[in-house]
Amino acid sequence: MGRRSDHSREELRSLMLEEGRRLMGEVGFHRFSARKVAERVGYSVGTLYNVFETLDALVMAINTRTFTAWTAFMSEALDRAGRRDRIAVLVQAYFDFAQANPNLWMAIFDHRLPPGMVMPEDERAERAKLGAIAEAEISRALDRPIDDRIVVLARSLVATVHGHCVLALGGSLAEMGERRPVARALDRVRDSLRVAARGA
Amino acid sequence: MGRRSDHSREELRSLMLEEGRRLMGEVGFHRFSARKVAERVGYSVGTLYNVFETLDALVMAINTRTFTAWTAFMSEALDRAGRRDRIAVLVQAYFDFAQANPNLWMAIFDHRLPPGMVMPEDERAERAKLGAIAEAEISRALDRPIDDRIVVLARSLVATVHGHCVLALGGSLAEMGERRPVARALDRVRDSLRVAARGA
DNA sequence: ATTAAAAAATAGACACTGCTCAATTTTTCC
DNA sequence: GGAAAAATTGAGCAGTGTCTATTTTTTAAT
Repeated sequence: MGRRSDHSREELRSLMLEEGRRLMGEVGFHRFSARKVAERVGYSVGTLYNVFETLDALVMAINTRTFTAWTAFMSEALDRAGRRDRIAVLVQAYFDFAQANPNLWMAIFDHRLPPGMVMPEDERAERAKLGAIAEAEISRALDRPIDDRIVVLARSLVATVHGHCVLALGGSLAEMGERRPVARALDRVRDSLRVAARGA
Repeated sequence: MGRRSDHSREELRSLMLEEGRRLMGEVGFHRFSARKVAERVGYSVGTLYNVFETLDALVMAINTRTFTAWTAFMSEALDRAGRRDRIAVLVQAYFDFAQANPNLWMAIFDHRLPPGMVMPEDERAERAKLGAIAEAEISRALDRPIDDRIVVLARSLVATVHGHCVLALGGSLAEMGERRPVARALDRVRDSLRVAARGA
C-alpha cells in the first residue's frame, strides 16, 4: 500500500504516541514493543519507524508525556491545597501518581537513551518543570526568595523523595518492613527544611 | 551429546554465575542475554536453563552477588575509617561502588522479578545486610542503642542516599546542574541526624 | 561384563524482538 | 493523463527467552 491519508503525519504521530502510552501503561517497559504499537494503530512496523526515527525516540516521547501528566497532577494537587501543608501535598502527589501509574512512571527511569542520542531541547524543558515546582514550594515553605541555596536544596529533596518512591514501588521498602514510605519521605523533607530554617 | 563431566553441577553453576557477572558488568542489564553467557562458558543455552530454572533466576543470583560485593566494600571502607566520620565514609562508599560498577549496580534495580516468583530466603538475607550496616552506624552516630526508631530512620536514610545515587548515575542530577551529588546526599543525612539528635 | 535406568547436555524449533529496505501503491502536481 | 514524489508495506536479518525431543554419558543392577 501507499499513502492512505487516513491520517496526516502529525495525526499519525500522536496516534502512535497515545497508543504507545496505553501499551506502556498496560505491559510496562520490559514488554513494550514497536510491533505491538504498530498493530494497535493499524499500521505496519515500517510506518512506525518512518514516523519515529527509532524505538528509543518513541519511548522518550512517551516518557516526556508521562512527565507532563505527572507535573500537571502535582500542580493541581497544590492548587487544591491552598494554604494547607503544601509540602505534604507535594510529596503525597509525587507518590500518588507513581503508584497509580507504576508502569508509566517506572518507564521514565528504566529507559536509558543510548550513547550518542541526546534529548530534544523541548523535552528537556518539559522535564525541568518538576525542579521548578520544588524550588517554588521550598522557597515558600522557608519564606525566602529562590536563590542558589534553594535551588540546590530543591534538587536534593527531589532526590530524597525519589529514593523513597523508587524503593517503595520496587518493593524493597516493603520487604524491609516499611509500610508508610510516604510518611518517611515527608519526615526527611521536614528534617531538612527545619535545619534550613534555623541556619538561614 | 550428554554429560561431559568437565564440570560438576556446582562448578557449572558458579562458572555461569561468574561469567554472567562479567557480562552484566560489560554490557549492562539491557544487553544481557542467556545465549551470550552460555557461549562464554562453552555450553549450550539448554544447559544454562538446566542449571538455572529461568533467566530471572540467573540475573537474581548475579545481583545478589553484586549486593554482597557492595556491602563488603562498604564494610571495608568503614573498617579503614576507624573513628573518623563514619557516616561520610558510608555515604561515599555507597556512591563509589555504584560509580565504579554502574552496570552491575544498576542491574540490581533494573531487574524486577516477575509476579509469582519469590526471592529465595538466603538471597533475601544477603540483601538485608545493607540495612543492618546502616542501623549500626546510625546507632553509633546518635550514640543510642538500636531500637524501632533507629531501624525506621536507617531505612529512610538509605532511601535518601539511594535517591541521590540513582539520579546521579542516570544523569538526571548532572542535567539539573548538580555536580556534587555525594555531598548533597551527605547534607541530607546530616540534617536528619541533627534533628534526631535534638529530638531524642 | 551386560544391560537397563537415570541424568546431563544438546540441537532445533517456536514465537517473539528491533530494525532495514526494495517493492508497491497512492497521492500530488504539472 | 502521466510523471514524480511520498507513504506504506512486509519480507528478511540477526537476535531474544523458553521449551521439547533427542542423544550421549554415567551409574546401578544384574
